[in-house]
Amino acid sequence: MREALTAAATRRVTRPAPLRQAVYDALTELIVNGSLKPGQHLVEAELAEHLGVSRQPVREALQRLQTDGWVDLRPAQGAFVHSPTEEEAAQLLGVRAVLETYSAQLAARQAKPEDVERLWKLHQEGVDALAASDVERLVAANTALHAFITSVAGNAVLAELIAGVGQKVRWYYTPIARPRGKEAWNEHAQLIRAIAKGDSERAGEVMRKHTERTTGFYRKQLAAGTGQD
Amino acid sequence: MREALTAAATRRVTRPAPLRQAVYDALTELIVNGSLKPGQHLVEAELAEHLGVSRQPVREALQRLQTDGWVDLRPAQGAFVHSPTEEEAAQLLGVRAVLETYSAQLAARQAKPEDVERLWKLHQEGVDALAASDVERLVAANTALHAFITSVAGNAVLAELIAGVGQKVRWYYTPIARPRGKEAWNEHAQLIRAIAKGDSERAGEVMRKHTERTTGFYRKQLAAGTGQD
DNA sequence: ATACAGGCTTCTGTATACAGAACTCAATCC
DNA sequence: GGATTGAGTTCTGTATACAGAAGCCTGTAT
Repeated sequence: MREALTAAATRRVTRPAPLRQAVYDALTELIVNGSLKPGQHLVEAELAEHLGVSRQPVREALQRLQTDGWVDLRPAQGAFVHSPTEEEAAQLLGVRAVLETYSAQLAARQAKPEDVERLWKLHQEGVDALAASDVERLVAANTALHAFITSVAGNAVLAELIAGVGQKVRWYYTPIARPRGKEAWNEHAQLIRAIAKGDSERAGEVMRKHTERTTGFYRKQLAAGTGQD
Repeated sequence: MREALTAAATRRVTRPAPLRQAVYDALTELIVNGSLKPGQHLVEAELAEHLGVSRQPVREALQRLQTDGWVDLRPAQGAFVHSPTEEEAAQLLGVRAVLETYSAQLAARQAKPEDVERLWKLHQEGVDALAASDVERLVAANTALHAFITSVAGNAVLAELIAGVGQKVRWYYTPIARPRGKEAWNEHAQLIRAIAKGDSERAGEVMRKHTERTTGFYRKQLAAGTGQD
């Protein structure tokens, strides 16, 4: 009976779910979707009342938001939504390129046949979204594909860094840039083929070129000042 | 008079210095130097009393320690000093190699003559420490050299990631590994020459080989189980 | 009219208080 | 004798209370 129970109840029935986590998620969401604008002063008491909790969990969430780079915590003044400079955005793109390249190299070494199969499925989803001109689905498919490659790479430290950098890149560029189109997904296909062959070097090279093109694509739109509307 | 004042008082006379920061520094120090052992349960009240503050700043410091990977915060149980696995250590080394390589490439592109001069000074310090067989000075010189290269690279995002990863690598390997000797500093010299010439590609390649050799060096000592005594 | 000074308000930083969950250990029942 | 269940204890998670600093506004003096 004991074995049966452990097999069935691998996870606790209820997860306590600390409030600070919920607050953290809520605030990142508000920052990413633009409800909280860069530079805005976040007053603890206001947030607390708005979210229906006390100041304590709000403070803890703000602490973490600072170390993750979403807000700046000025001593004795409080939290301000971080204002990314163009320079910082460029630096983020550079770092992301390096990390994604490494991720692709590792993935090519580690990928099992079922992983490759899954990659092609994700790729197809992206192509479909592209055909349907569904921007939201397209962005989601792109994120999912890159995230899966990272998970195949099997380096948790790397995965965490990529996740953090990637989210900030999206935060900064989503309001001003449309996603790349057909050529990006052709590059994805090349990448998957290299991974399938286990060709680490080529996978890295393809990913490097891919992220560099994406970087250039973003920069061009930023310079042109063309929003997505 | 006003300009004179603004020029003189660019910085506030007294910085409030939040307690949480002091607590954070104290705890990282205790973790890195081994006073707090991996897996150990950190009780908020104990730490608070020991440091002479209330639980609140301690909690805030623990939150940040978690996001920085020094402790694990189990819900409803509290903080435990993180126990790095061998796998995680290997992943850290891999990521560090990639980041340092990128750092060297950027540094080669950005370095000004006075930067190169400074690099040679730091190199000399390392060579001196090596000649004096002063392990502590040697480690410090190595850290200083790499840190300065990163600062020359001029990418703040990158610098922050390298700092975080590097500190954890040192935490994990310092107790079990001696620093590398003469050959490491010869490699440093090659690296500085490449940076001085502005040869980004070569600088990256030298750094990649350098970090890979360091990685192998650590792994060997780990496998042999030979401590530093 | 303008510049400075003083008080007032607001918000952060820190401390304390209380409720609930998890672990411990002992007593009880099979 | 061994497993189990229950009370007791400890610690976290959350809320509230209080002190001090920073900014703002007003009043006054030049």
